[in-house]
Amino acid sequence: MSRYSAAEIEPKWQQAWETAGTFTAQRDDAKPKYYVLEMFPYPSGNLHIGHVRNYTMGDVVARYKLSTGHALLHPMGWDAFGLPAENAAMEKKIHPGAWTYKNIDNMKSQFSRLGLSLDWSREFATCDPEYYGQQQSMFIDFMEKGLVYRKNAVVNWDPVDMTVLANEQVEDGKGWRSGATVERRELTQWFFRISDYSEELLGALDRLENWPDKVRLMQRNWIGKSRGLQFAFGLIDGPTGHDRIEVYTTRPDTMLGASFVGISPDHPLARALEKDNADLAAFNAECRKMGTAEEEMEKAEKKGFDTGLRVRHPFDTAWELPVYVANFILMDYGTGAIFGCPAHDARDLEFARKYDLPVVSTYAPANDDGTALPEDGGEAYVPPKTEPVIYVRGFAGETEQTGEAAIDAAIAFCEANGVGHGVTKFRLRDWGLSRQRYWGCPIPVIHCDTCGVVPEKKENLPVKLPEDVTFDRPGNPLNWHPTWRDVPCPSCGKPAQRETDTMDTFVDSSWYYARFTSPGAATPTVADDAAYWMNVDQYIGGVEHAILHLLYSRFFARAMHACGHLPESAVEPFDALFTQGMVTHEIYLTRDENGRPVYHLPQDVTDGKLADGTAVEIIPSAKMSKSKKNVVDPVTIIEQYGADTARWFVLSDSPPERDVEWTASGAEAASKHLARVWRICTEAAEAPEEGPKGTDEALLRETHKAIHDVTMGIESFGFNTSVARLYAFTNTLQKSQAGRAARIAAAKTLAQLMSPMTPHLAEEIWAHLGGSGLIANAPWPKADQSMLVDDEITLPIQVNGKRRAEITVPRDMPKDEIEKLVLASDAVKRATADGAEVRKLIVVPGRIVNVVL
RNA sequence: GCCCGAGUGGCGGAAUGGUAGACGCAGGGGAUUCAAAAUCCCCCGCCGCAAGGCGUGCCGGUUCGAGUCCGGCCUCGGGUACCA
Repeated sequence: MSRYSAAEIEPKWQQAWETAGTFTAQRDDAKPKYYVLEMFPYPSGNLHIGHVRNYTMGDVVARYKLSTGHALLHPMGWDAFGLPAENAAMEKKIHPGAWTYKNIDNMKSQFSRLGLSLDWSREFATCDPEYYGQQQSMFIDFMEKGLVYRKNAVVNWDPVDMTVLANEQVEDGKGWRSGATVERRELTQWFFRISDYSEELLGALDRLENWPDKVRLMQRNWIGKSRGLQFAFGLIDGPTGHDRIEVYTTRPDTMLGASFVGISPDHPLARALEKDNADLAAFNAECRKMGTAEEEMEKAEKKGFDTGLRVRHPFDTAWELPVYVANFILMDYGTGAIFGCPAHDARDLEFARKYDLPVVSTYAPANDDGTALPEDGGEAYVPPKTEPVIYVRGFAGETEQTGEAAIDAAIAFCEANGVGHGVTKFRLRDWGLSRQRYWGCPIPVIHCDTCGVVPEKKENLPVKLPEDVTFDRPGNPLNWHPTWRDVPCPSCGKPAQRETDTMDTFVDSSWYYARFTSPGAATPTVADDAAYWMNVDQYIGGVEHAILHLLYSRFFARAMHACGHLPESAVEPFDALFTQGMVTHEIYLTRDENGRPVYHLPQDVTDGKLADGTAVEIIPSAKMSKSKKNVVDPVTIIEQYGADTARWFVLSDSPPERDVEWTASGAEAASKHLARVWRICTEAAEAPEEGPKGTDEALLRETHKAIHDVTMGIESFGFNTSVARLYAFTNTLQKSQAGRAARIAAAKTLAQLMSPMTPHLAEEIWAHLGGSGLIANAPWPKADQSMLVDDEITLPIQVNGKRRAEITVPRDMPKDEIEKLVLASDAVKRATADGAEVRKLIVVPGRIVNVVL
């Protein structure tokens, strides 16, 4: 074959790997194991280019680790429960399961064309009853360990569709389908006690050295450990049963700056008061119309309602403060009540100015720079807690001290004087896992009038979702299925009802990595296999999962360990994490008659217009998402150029951790380059027996430098720099005059170095040049350190930090000789021609020389 | 709002505090060809005839030396607990 034809060679090598079982995971105690995992995809129907990027990166790591002598586990599955399937069911009258499995089929065939080193024998979907049945079994174990409980929590309620909405389904406070104003509604829901592990999950972050710092920082902030004071304000003439308001504050040092007390509209006191106060009831009702999203809450205009009640300041019973119900205080946080200190909190200041409440600084900058104080119309003064400030209204500790010291002193003072006590709190809340939806893992419990909440017997698992459901009305079909709910109580046998809530899909994705170690087993995991394969050595996925998915997985692994499903060593399931950037794209939309957006696929938009000539609005690049339709289809690229080109293309140019804006140009260039590599490598076999003197040696040195650089790039996730280095090495090989044997050797090494990225082309070159066996199994080349250093180096000469010249010297030339050469150089002579003196001469060996005048 | 990132030629980007722009794309010029495709060679940050000057989002600082470190901003992206 003279021309490189992806269409011919790619299926051939994919078949060869499959026949040889190259990527079938095999335990081998003689080898170190390596478990590489990319976050499994939601089966939306089509691979998009972001998937190609993600899975190609994982594949590079996997193939590289296989070549370096590891027993490899590289599995794939499907995160298959979730909302889009139910939306499809409503829109297209297709069962969510049928839709999902059809999508899986389609995506799997797209996957197979990419030539990924996946062990498909371990594949599963989270919607397989075999998988979710094991999940139900663990849920029951968690119940027994006290890791699960029920409590009331608020949801977004669509009063027209009579259904619960996801935050994403609420647009500007309205239900996305009905357009009705969304209300908050309380439901009894299931929770995991993740907050019991707050301290543990926080502390263990320090040991995750191979995780990105930014992810650890985000998790640390999310868990949000704080030390503060919990104390009570005495309530004057409150309703029966309400004589005090408990508040929690992280800034007890500002207690003398208190200006009001705020309580949540859902606070028991607010609920008690609204019974006799129609205006307050109306205000609270208005607050409850807000969605449940934190973002919405924080951005909304701060509003309060003066209850007319007063509380006494604990330091001075003559000092009274007003009590407001405020829309920005959540019942779920702390005690559902705060004291406002407007001088040192932007939100409280906004509130105080709106309701004309006092603003009193408790501390001021140590160095008065003339900035207006909050009481004089300035901004709230909120310096870092580590910065010393002057306490103008302090009551504990030094006059000048840091916030940290003042907080400690304030807590000690308050405790000594019987005003509350110091408490450590966490921002992390328990994990609400109930979903009022069909397409999820059923929660395996039964509600019995006599016995209460009873877990299903394990021998009856899985509790399967009924197939015969329809989606012609909104809400959860499990609620109105004629027979599914009705079961005898597992405990007393009397008629009872199944729980109709299903589990959050984050539960499904919190343990799939463990299931991959023994996917067919009759228990969630098998101790032996889990011990061998866990942990995931390299986990790869989008940074958008930095908090929730990764934190939930860390909790789940601990809970599984508590129930004997994972060894202690696997409580941190991901040894190393890499968060790749997203592939972004512009969003195209038009508006319907109600002004609501209608999104369009990139392939339907040409020059800013639809086929019928309608102009589209263009929103700048954002994360590709199915709902916004800004997705790019990689199949057309594979069909036109082949998988290797698609793979090469997504690895080139952009650094893996950075977002990349997809543009169609460039695939052509990648394709040309691969054809060129093929040509250069095959031509090596036709080179003259011997080249000019020294050319073999020179090529060998370049080969070893390439091995070193490309390997470093792969190991540090610098795939784009590895690719750049491979371009350079290809150029070197092309220009080399070396003899046949040397060129063949270099070409084979080039093929090996490219094999994790363009595996089909690499196999073809390897076979053509007489390599033995599959290149996938060939041991990774090793760089000879002695080949990496040159005898001569070039040193730039700077004058006052600006480069003026350079000199080439032997690598080991002593410093004083370099100095002599530099001082004698034309550049320095020119610079000192006006009589300037050399004040300093800095020689950084092997790096640079700086002449300071 | 709050938390976390990112910002370098026309474009994607490279650069342990040490020659800013490697490598590639696009563009320009040339070779080959009857012509084209394919391929190969050369040029390519900005201003300037040149000498030289200016340049890594903006302002300031540390340093012999800053894209890189520190402080303050701006813009864009992610997360914000029911999208996955």
